[in-house]
Amino acid sequence: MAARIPVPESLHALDDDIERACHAVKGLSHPIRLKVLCVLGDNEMSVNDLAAACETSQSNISQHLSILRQCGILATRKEANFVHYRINDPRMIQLMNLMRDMFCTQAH
Amino acid sequence: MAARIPVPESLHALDDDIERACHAVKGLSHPIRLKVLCVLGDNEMSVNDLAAACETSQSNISQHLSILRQCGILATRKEANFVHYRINDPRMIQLMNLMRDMFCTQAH
DNA sequence: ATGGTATGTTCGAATTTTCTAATGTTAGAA
DNA sequence: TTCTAACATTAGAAAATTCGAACATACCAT
Repeated sequence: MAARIPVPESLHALDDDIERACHAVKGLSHPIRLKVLCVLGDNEMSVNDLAAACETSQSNISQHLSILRQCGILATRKEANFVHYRINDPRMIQLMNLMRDMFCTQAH
Repeated sequence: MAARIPVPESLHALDDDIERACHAVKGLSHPIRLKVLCVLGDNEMSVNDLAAACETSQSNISQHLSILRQCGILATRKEANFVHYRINDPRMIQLMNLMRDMFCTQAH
């Protein structure tokens, strides 16, 4: 067997960061949630509009939006009985742009 | 009810890209798999070393590495009875760097 | 107040993911 | 060949995710 080299402390310091990052990544790891971020871009949209754009039910989109909110990815603004969603963290938009470069065949 | 505006074709064109992106994102959405990419950086590592760094069993790390391979995130090089893993796509390293900026409290 | 529209929440079933334990396979060493 | 180390695969139980259906809430209009 190879010599058992202890894991350096500096790697353990990573674990909290990794948990945090993983929480956010899990927020993105569903086609509907990914599409929400794509259609949102840097605009605002109501729940019904997002449901239509993602072609799913109101209940379903609401549950996914709840997850994205909990991850701190989306923020909301209430106006009358509408709720407008937008991407909260500008770095998240940057991340979406990079992913667009990586995975989109053409510019959208 | 709000007027039902049909979903533009240009958004449907996104769906394939989204499926592809989602597949990759799911590859990242586990603490162990995220840590694999962190400790790998732009180096190569054997399965046993990765298991030690991630503090999990050989079987477990092997299954996670298999997922990362299937997503096209990792590539392998075989040498004797060792298998060395490395990050395949340079854009994935770029993405990890951005996530490091977003989620890490200090530089690692 | 009453009704309707927009949104959120809860529940339970179906599906997917994850882990451990056991078993295979490959290649070097003795 | 036989043994052992490195890695992969399989199976099944446990846990997490997802979705539709039903219900709850908030707000505006009449």
